[in-house]
Amino acid sequence: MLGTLSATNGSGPAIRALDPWQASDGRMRQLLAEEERVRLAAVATVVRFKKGEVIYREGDVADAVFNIISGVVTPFRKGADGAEHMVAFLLADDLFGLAAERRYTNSVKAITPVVAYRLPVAALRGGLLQDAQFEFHIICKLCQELRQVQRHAFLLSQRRAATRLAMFLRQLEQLEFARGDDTAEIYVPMDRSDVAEYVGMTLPAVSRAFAALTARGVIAFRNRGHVKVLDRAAFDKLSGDDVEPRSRRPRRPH
Amino acid sequence: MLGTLSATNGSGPAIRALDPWQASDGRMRQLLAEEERVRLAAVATVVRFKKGEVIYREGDVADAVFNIISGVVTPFRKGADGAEHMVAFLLADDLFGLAAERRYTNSVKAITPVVAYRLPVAALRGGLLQDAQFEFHIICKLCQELRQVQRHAFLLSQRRAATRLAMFLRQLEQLEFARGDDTAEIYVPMDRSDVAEYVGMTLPAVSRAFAALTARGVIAFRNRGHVKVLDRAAFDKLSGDDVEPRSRRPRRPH
DNA sequence: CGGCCGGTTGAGTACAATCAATTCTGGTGG
DNA sequence: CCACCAGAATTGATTGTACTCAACCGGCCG
Repeated sequence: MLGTLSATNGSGPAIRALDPWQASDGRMRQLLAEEERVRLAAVATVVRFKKGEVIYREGDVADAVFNIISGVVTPFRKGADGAEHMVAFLLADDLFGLAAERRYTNSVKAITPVVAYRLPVAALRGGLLQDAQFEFHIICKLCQELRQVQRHAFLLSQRRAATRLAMFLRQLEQLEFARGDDTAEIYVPMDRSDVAEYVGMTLPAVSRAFAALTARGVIAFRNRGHVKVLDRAAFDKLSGDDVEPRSRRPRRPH
Repeated sequence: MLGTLSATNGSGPAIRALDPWQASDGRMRQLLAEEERVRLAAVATVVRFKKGEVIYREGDVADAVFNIISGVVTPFRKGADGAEHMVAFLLADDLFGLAAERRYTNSVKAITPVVAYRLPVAALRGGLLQDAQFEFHIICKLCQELRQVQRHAFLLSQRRAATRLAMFLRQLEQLEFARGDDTAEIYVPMDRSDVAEYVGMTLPAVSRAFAALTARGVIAFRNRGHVKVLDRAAFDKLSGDDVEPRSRRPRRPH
């Protein structure tokens, strides 16, 4: 289930990602060797954050990178109109602390209780970033994040609300798969307003779009946070990662 | 000017980015040492693409990474409705060829004539990825790209067309600055439909929004592709990267 | 029991999408 | 040098979708 403990918990910082240039079954593997994790643990401290707590703010001096042990964390930015936009949802074995010019580029908050390793940048620069093997793993993870953000941007470029939500659900589903979790139903750990801020719509619009998908029999809610895909074909068509869009889907007569 | 040759042309592949954890003046520096560039040049071939040419397609086997020498390149994806969405605009000294599971994750095309280095992945894995210094530079560049894509996603989360365009122009402007080019006016090397696909609107909407900004005296066009910011305050407010949005901007009585 | 928070539903409006006509621009050949 | 053409860009009229504001529901906790 999303947001559970790291699969390889207890040994120290962990990173899971796909090797960009290695074919595999789509499951993310633990990249860090035991020895690397021990070395990282030596410079790391474990930190905890309450649900809703802001971990750092955009513009703060970036003196550390974080590695999530458990919980869900989201980077966010404030829009011109004051509305918050969520950049990503980060889970166990993910990294955060992206900086530019020695400043964090996003604010970050915990949307569940969070436990994480805190890795001072100074310590990393000191020695670990001389380790080619380790650095290669960081590169893999960054590529992973890059793809993730690109998918998010692609989602945001869609105009229909139902499409955005379907793509959002699909992302969650693929993430569960990549993490090796149960895929029978999709677990949505964040509340509606978090979803709204992620998919770039208002809360009522999210609600309506979910309702529409449910009414059309594409998905069904078991609980607040548990969705099941009923009509896989329709779902795939909406979320669009499939092939052959060659003919424009005819508009349904109102 | 955007799209010109690499500042350090001729020595081999080049990467420019900001070091995430180093304060600086905001100008991107050449990261690769002369020696690194020579080693890369040894495994690289120079390739050329015509304007509009597709360099590779999403899903192709990813056997190479590219480093732009000159021209503008854009990764793109096809939406559920067949519309293309542009993920980024890449210029000299940028990298492309992002992959997952040995497959490219985006299609890429040249929107101007392009010259680039082609670096076979096999060669990179063979030796260069054992070089910690080099890998650190790749990490810096990936962080840079990550920030860029996050900014793009943020742009796409905005609802007002004028805001999106202002943010888009601001990105171009900041890019020019970071590259050390003239900042007096903003150079827009892509046509309206490219802009539309990048900002997630239709071509007419882009046209109207530009017209609106012009009418309000915020910007002025000298040419097709040359914009000047006239009202910096209004421009900053729209593009929103500034502070204090504390009070909601009052709606103008229709 | 009552307030509160997260969520849904409803009516009206605003904004961009759409489809289509028209103008502008740059390039080409006479 | 100009007429012409084709593609790019603008403008216009209409429609649709999601935003806005607001009322309403249902569980949870005091």
